[in-house]
Amino acid sequence: MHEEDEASTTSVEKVVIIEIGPEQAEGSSTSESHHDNLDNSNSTTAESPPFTGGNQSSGATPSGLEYTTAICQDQPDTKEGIEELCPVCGDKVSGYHYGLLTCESCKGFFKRTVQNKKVYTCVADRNCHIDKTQRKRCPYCRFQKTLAVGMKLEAVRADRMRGGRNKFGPMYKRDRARKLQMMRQRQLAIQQARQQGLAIVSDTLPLSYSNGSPYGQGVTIKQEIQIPQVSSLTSSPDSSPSPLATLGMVNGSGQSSINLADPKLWATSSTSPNSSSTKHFVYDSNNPSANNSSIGNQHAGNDPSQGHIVSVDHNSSGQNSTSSSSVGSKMPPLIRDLLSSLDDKEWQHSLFNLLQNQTYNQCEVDLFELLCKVLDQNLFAQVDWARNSIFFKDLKVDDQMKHDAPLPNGQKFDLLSLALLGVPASIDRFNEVTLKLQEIKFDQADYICLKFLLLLNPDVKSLMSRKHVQETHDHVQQSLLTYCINCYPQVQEKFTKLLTLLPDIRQVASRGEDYLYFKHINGGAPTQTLLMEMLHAKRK
DNA sequence: TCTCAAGGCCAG
DNA sequence: CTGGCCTTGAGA
Ligand SMILES: [Zn+2]
Ligand SMILES: [Zn+2]
Repeated sequence: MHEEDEASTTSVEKVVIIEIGPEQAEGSSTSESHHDNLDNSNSTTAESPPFTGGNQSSGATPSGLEYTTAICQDQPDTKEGIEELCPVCGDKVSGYHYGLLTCESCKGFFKRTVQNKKVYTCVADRNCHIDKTQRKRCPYCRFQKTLAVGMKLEAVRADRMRGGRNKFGPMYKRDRARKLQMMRQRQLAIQQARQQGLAIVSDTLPLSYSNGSPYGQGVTIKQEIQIPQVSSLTSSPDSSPSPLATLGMVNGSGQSSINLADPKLWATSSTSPNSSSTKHFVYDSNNPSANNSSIGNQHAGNDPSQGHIVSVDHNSSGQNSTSSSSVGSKMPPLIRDLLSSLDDKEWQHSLFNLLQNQTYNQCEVDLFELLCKVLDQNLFAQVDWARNSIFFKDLKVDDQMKHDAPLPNGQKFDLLSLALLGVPASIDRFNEVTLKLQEIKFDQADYICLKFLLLLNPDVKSLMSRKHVQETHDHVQQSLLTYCINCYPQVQEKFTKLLTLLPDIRQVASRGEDYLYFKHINGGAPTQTLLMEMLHAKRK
């Protein structure tokens, strides 16, 4: 008997790895010990765990040893975000147990429950708060929480064999390494920041990949029975990750460019005290050190010296701040309107929030699965946005970013791969486009126009009001032309070059769609999401 | 050999 | 039932 989900995840990895290197997925094969297989059928409904990542660090535990890891949790200069608390009850962690760091009691509780197929009932509303002092009050909710935080049923051995190591061993090891590295990096960053307050170039080591289970944010988990059949949502076999995949993708993009990974910037999104004020976020490429000050310009006039790939950037734009003076006035009214409808900041913000709460407390999550979730959410946002701005028709998952986004659990989410919709092979084309965009001083106005031009694609089949689409499309295009001529007379053929890029962009998008669709068909991608629904719709 | 997570024990 | 402490034993 082997995990049924193993198959799916395995295939997932294989695809991702494609043309990146050898590497075989397959992991398990721990000699004896057949774990898993838990039949049982208890029909007890479980609700979505509203457990908020309620696990603040704080306690300064001297004696501390092994499990003292810093998790980038606010407070820039606190002693150290210690993460030695059991994610279930907050008690002291005693080691890795069934998939993650937990306390001794929760380990025992989980074991007993699974081994004996216990079925509990909650006398309240199934959302009892679990903490060290109340954990024994409601075993039902406690067990739900152990599942919610990611404790793995498969780690409980059906044959009760003692000792030895199971397939999670390597994962624990990687997780440990990551945590260590994060801690080191963080301290280093803090130190340097104190001394110099300048350039923080940290070294980045390869990180790995794959599997895990989500948690938080409603959804996921919530099963119908108390001891679900593993698999599907909770999934998480192991499979040998190997940093190759990610490395390949990241490095493949070449030019190293920046290697942000600097937790400092990212550090806290929502909670950070001073935070670089305002919305804004990580990708700042040019200015690693300070976050405020120069964010705005820097870019407008002369070009950036290095890395800084990517496109769109919020900095640019001929409208606000930056170069408003000269450009702003000459901007066609339509473009001005369109620009004001941009909601990039918002969706980016929620995108990062999603990344955060999907990985908080997790050892490792399936990055592809995460990719799909993010895409789905973004798609949702885009649809919403489109709906609220001018009328629209076909839409596309677009927009892109750069760098890796460090996740709370230390893994990295490659934003570039997000832009590529998961297709590593699109990287060249992507870089090409990016380069060209830079050359012609792509700004926010261009961006919004292209976005609309892509959305208002009159070539879409079965358009009901093709005429209207066409007109609007032309209108936007005309405005863009005017804008280019007025504001960028120095850039040769800017308008034409912009239009020339459309097909390339479409191609990357389309390749991504195919890829996702393919994986979806093969069961390698989450189903029942807006994303997949739309991919299906397009095929009809 | 040493590790350290998984199972076992058993007073409370 | 709980949960602290003990015993195992495959991997490194
Ligand atoms: Zn606990
Ligand atoms: Zn309860």
